[in-house]
Amino acid sequence: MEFRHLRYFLVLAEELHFGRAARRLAISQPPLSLNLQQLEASVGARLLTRNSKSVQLTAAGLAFVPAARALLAQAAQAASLAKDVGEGMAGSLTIGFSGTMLFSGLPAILTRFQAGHPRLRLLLKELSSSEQLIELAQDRIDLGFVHTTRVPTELSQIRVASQSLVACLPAGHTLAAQPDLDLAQLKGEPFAVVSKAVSPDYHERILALCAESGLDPEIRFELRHWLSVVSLVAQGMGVALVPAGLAQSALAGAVFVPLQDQRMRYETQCLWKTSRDSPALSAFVHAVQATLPAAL
Amino acid sequence: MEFRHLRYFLVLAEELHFGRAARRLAISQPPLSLNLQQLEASVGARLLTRNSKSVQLTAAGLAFVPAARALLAQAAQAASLAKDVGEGMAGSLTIGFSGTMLFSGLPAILTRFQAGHPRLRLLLKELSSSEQLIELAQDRIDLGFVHTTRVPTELSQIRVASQSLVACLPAGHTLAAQPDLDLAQLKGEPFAVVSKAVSPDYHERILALCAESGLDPEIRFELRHWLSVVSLVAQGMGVALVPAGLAQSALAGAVFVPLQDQRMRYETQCLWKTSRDSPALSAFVHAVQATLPAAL
DNA sequence: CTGTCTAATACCGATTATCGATTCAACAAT
DNA sequence: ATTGTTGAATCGATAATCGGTATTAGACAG
Repeated sequence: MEFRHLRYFLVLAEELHFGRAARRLAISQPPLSLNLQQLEASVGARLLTRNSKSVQLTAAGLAFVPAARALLAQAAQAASLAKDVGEGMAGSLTIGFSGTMLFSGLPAILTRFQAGHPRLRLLLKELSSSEQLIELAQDRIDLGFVHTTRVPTELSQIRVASQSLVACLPAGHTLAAQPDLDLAQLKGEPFAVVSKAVSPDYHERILALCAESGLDPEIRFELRHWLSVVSLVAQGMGVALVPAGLAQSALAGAVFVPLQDQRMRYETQCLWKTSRDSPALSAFVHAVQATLPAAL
Repeated sequence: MEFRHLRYFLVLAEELHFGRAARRLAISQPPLSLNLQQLEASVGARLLTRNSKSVQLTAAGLAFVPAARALLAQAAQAASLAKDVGEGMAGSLTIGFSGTMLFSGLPAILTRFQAGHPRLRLLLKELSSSEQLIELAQDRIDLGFVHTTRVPTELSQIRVASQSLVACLPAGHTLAAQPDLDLAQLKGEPFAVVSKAVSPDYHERILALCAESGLDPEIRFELRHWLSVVSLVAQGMGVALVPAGLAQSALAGAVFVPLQDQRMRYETQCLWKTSRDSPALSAFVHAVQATLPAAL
């Protein structure tokens, strides 16, 4: 059975006349007769009763018409799907992200990209930066939004955000009304940080920054999520140094005050396996680059 | 796109090696390369990345694998369905029948046939004999079980049952205990018959039979269904002449007494359009003939 | 019985597929 | 570096297949 047979058969089933059908197919009548015979042989049933006066669909032919139509339609659809996947317009893309990305432009990137690629299914997985590195290596996510300085060489990266750190204080705190703060002013405050296991890299850098300012922070809380940090501060349990974007989290009871020392940046990288050949991936990377403010 | 391309592609997608795949396909390697190029051209996307060291599925290729599999499977299924329909082993058959056939062997015929043709869908429509003739003419039923003497010439027929008529009396009737009856004994009784509209042919013949026995029946009830006739008799409203098979209906309160005069037969024909070419139909007709008691 | 219409058959030419041989590229080993 | 090996692409020749023309066979109408 060949697709040609199906095309010929369907026209023939409409016309019920070999001459007319052949004309419509832009071939001559004898090959049409032959093709139908071949189709019937491969199917193992007569599809048309034909004598010199009339051509009629048999019961088998009648049953075969919708099947043939479906086959041709499905073939076209399969080709178009593969083409679209090849162009990154269909398929699926699994994206890892750390929770703070929800306040650092990820929603905007996603909605914008989805608008341009409506048939691409985006699967989002909230993961810590270190988890994302593992999943990237295992090809369990296509791309991740992480905060790390040590990027494995087999990964490509774009820096998508660079935020300053701000102090996060309870609303009633004596320093909450200040226009800005020096780190040293936080001496003696109980600190809340994201645990070393979740973000080892960052953990270290915060401590280094504090040490540099002559501050030996009392780390009383180690939490697994930035929003937990802010929530805890909002309830007056302590203070924290958090990425500026978290100010958007709008948790009642938390106040965000800029630091005078802006050297310490909280950076977000978009990472993916360089070797991974996925049109959807490159389309997404392209979209991410297009979304970047020029000033990075 | 050709089915050959799909077959080759699927093997290639399994082997990920042109030489091995070609060997499995019993062709040489160059045509396999060519065929894949053709497939890719018709799909409009690269399906495999290949260099001299490795062959890998692209995202498009990965998406195309299940589609190609489905196409091949569906083609095989379509062919097999058409073949089965061609052999009367699949498809559907619409059968008309008059209500009394439920007591004259139709259920037996159906269950027996269905057992041998499980994939054939039987659609049953209860219709009067005259309705069936119309539906047969319009090709709305494939075959009918009717009671008619006047069979149109374009229909073929088999006589599937010939029953005697019996008197149907209320259980309490004075004649109910008789071993048999003469028609004349029913003089003066209120008769229930099936209406002329439903079974004109039969209606006439009952009257003729009565007239011959010197009986001028008082027809008090004209009903649309034989079961209505028996029900009415069972409730003591009158008497009737009914096909012997109805004795099986087992309606409480009705008694069936044979007639001495057995000349009048109630016959059932199986009818179908001779011109209608349907393997399922001929299989069914064949089954009906096989079910017939030799003594008809 | 002839003329017309239609599908099947016979035969031929052109396109297309396949094969064997070769080439080209990427590694690995010396 | 150079050579050898492996695997896919390319080339040229041959074979299969497809479609075209001409013709045949069968059914009807006049």
